[in-house]
Amino acid sequence: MTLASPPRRLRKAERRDQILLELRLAPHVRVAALAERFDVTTETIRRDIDELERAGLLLRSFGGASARAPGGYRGLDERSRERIDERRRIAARAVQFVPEESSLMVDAGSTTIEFARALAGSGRRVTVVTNSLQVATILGSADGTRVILAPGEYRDKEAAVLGAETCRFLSRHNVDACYLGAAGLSVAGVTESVPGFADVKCTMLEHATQTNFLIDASKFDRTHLSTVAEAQEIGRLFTDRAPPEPVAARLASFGIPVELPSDDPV
Amino acid sequence: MTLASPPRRLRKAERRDQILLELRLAPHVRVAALAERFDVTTETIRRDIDELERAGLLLRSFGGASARAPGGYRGLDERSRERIDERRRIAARAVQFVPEESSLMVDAGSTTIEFARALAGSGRRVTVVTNSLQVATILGSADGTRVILAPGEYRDKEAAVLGAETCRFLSRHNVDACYLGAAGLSVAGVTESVPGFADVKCTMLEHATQTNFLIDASKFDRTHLSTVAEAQEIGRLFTDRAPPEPVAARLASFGIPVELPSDDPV
DNA sequence: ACCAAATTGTGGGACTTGCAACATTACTTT
DNA sequence: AAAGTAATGTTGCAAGTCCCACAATTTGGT
Repeated sequence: MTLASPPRRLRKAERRDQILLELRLAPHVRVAALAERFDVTTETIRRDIDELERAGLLLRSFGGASARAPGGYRGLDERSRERIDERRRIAARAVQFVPEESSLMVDAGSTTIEFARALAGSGRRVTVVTNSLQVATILGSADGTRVILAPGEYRDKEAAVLGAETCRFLSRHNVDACYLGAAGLSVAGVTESVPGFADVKCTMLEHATQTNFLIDASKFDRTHLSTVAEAQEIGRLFTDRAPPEPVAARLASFGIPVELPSDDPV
Repeated sequence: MTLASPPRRLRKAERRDQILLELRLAPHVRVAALAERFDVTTETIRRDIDELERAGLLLRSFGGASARAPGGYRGLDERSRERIDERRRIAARAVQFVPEESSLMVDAGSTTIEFARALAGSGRRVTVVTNSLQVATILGSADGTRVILAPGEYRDKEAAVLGAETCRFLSRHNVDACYLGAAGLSVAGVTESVPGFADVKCTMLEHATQTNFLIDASKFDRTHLSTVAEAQEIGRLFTDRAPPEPVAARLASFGIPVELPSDDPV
């Protein structure tokens, strides 16, 4: 043989792509349905799914396959599951601060997705401006909620848009409050690793009367490339644990309220 | 009795909520796993899932249930009986007309979703402007494809945005070609039932050099509320069967090319 | 406490899926 | 063209699932 590199058969790769494409629209596909669609045996589909699962591109289930958690969380499934519980409690707390008939901006992120879910479940009638496709679809299915999606360059990894068009659009809107996530909270303030998303957050901050951050404890003492907001620019912080000392003191010096989850079970 | 209101059993509702909660974390849950977790029979879980599906809160699948797909997208199973084959062949034909390095506008609809799917599979490097979240997510996963999402009011049913903002944004862009679906094609031209979507299509038409329509034969001789384009405004028509006589003659009189699927099986 | 209705459990037959070993076909390489 | 390898199809069986009808249980109202 020439090399250890395995030659690729077109058919197989094509099928594989189509399966993944289908899973972008539907959360679950059945082996039998795929077999019928491609006119191959269920065994072939099973082998495809096996392979794709080994590559970490989907999840097997009895009789079919399901999409990985869409958009944001790429981390280990177990870990993000644990965090979700904390995020949900943070989100539940934050929703209590959202008045009826108010207008919000919500950015993209795993915590803000939980916020969107909690908000959708609360039944509040609000108008939400967002750059996150997931936030839009979640809140879009809630009755009485108006969702305005921002334009921009689509980023597949986060299922969100960003860029100059995004910021320009957001600049033309003004809302009562914004609810933002972040990758890091430290004495340097709120920071973000992807500059494009930092720009979006900054723009939202500038056009919201109240500025809320939803940041779980795993982000404490982490500083990333782009600064979103310095400590004094934080309007209110929703988190699941009191920040560590250098940060807590700095927040307190500016009189920034820190809201922890209520003790009520969900 | 006090009222005709049916009394609610706590147990059942609680289980139901837990199932939906679980479905937020994982895209798919199994009947057997749920039965074990709640210590009930699989039959009970099955009945719960049946009920939840009737309420439109989740989708059944063999052996379990999966989260509801956004945008009213129907999975392979239910879709397989419909005109999906025709749409796919139309889409495959249309993709052959897309040159490398070109810029496109694509609107929302079941046929244009298939077009996006075929385009993503073709590996062409293109820039796509769209108001459809599904088109964006499909093409966003394709290497070398740049996706620009338009802003606007989010419509959950179609998983797309529309409105004045959408059209204003589209008006600021100019592309080589647009690929549009439609609800009807008759002697009145191309028509659409939802005015908001008709506006979006019109705007795309105005800002594209080439104007392509993807319309399957089931839309022939159907006229809806809003006119998108009169016959002479159609640049090229992709369909799966020759249009019926009054329409065909009118198209021919303007010299409009009608492309049918190639005979090659995909 | 009683009754009626709703909920849940049980069992069996039909169907679907998963798995593995083996046969067949398709594609590459020399 | 022949050989070799990857991909796919076939078959049989074990296990899982679905659905139905009916029984047992729980719940809510009087």
